[in-house]
Amino acid sequence: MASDGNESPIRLAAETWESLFRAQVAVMRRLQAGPAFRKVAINEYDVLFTLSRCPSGWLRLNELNDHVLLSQSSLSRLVERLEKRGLVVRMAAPDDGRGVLLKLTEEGSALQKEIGREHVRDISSLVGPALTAAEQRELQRLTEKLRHSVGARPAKELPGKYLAGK
Amino acid sequence: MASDGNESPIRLAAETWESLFRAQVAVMRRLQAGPAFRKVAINEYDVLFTLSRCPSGWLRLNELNDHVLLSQSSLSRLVERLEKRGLVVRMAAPDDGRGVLLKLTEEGSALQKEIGREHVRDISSLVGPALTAAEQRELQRLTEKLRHSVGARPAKELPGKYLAGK
DNA sequence: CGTCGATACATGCAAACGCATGAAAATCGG
DNA sequence: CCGATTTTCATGCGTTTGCATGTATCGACG
Repeated sequence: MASDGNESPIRLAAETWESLFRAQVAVMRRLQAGPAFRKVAINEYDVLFTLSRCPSGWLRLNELNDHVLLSQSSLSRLVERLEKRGLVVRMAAPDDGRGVLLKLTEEGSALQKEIGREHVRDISSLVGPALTAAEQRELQRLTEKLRHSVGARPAKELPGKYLAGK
Repeated sequence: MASDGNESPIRLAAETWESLFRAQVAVMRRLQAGPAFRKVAINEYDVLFTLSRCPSGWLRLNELNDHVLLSQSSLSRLVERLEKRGLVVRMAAPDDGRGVLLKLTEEGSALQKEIGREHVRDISSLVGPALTAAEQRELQRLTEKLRHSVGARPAKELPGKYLAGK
């Protein structure tokens, strides 16, 4: 009820985002309600997951911040809590005295794997029946393209002028 | 870097969601940083927007709750704040003594339109260059399909068994 | 080498959030 | 018609979040 085929590009982009956003909300609602997120909040799991995907095992706090939808200070405290729970360990960055490196502990890794398995099952039971394999691949392609175009780095500061003039 | 073409359907679904989620995070980051959300938080705007799209003008609080990624209590207080700021008005539902109806005030409607315009510009400057019109329409189609399959209603209670067995 | 701005992370504090619960109205079952 | 259950929204309370700021290090430049 909106893709007439010939509408303004601006409207089209807005409706595309609206649709993507609503779909994300709908899926996220179900996932959050699931049993997988009793032990860790979704943001916390996101951190554990990102760490688990990191090849070297160690990840800088600021890099982590690019992946997660959290302010720097909130991430700092979230990590603090994860450390207090024994799920991650902090370490001063060897090459940068300001930096902090993070790594999953054995326990953190185990918990991530455990929740990850549940999480993946939940997801596939939501996404699997909704779209064909080809559609899923296409959706993946399009969202990846969008994400890479938007870029991970939000250009930190520049309040109000990072958008092409006018 | 992951769509080999022949991977397990479970993995495919998980990666599709992962990709969708990351794209949403990346776009949302940029939008939140933009100048459009100085006056109202993103969740607050979402409420104003949803109300503006409501044909009758009036919307029940619980229906609103389906669209927004917030707990019932948080929405209740968010609306309370919006009312205190004169952006919406509450009214007891005529046919249901428990219910509360919401409507934008003149001021709320004006603010929604103002921010909406900015918001739409921001979005189109992010999404527009990223995907062709055809790709945007396809992305819209796929996300709508996903959303409708997932369904708006999370089936409130049933902790742990709303997922088809196994 | 000393100064100055930028970057990385931590922290004080007020605002916002979710969970558990409460009150009031609706609905269901005898 | 009445009591039990459910639904809808509000509220107390502890936790989490973001903004502003503080502290320390890095990098550039004279």
